[in-house]
Amino acid sequence: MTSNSTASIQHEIYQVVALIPRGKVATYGQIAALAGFPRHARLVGYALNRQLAPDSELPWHRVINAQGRLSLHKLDMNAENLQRFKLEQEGIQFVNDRIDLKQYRWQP
DNA sequence: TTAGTGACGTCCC
DNA sequence: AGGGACGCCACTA
Repeated sequence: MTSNSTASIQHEIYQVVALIPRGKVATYGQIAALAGFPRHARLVGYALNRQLAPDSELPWHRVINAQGRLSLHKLDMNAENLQRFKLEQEGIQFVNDRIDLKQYRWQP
C-alpha cells in the first residue's frame, strides 16, 4: 500500500457504500461526507476503482455523480453499461441518461 | 520534488 | 439548461 492512512479511508468508504439500499443511489460527495472525509469525492472514485470486480460484494454501481449521471465511462465504457444495467434491474429509471436524485437519492 | 491527472463538486455565465 | 472555469486532494510518473 502507498500509505496506511488511505487504506483506512478506503475501508470507511467501503463500509458506507455497503449501506446503500437496493433501489437507491448516492453521490461520490455524499459517500465521502458520510465516511467522515468531506471534499474527498474523488477519493471515493479511486477507492471504488480497486473494488471494480464482477464478483464484488460491494454495491459500487449505486454510486453516481452529483448531476445524476454515471461517471465510469471515462475509465471503462463497458463497466458503465453494466452499472446502468444493474441500476435498471433495481427499478431505477433513466431519463436522458440521467437519474432523478430527488426521487432515488439515499437518505440515511 | 514537482507537475500533471482524475468513477468529483460548486460556482458562474 | 448546459457547458466552462476553478477548487479540491490523493495518486502517479
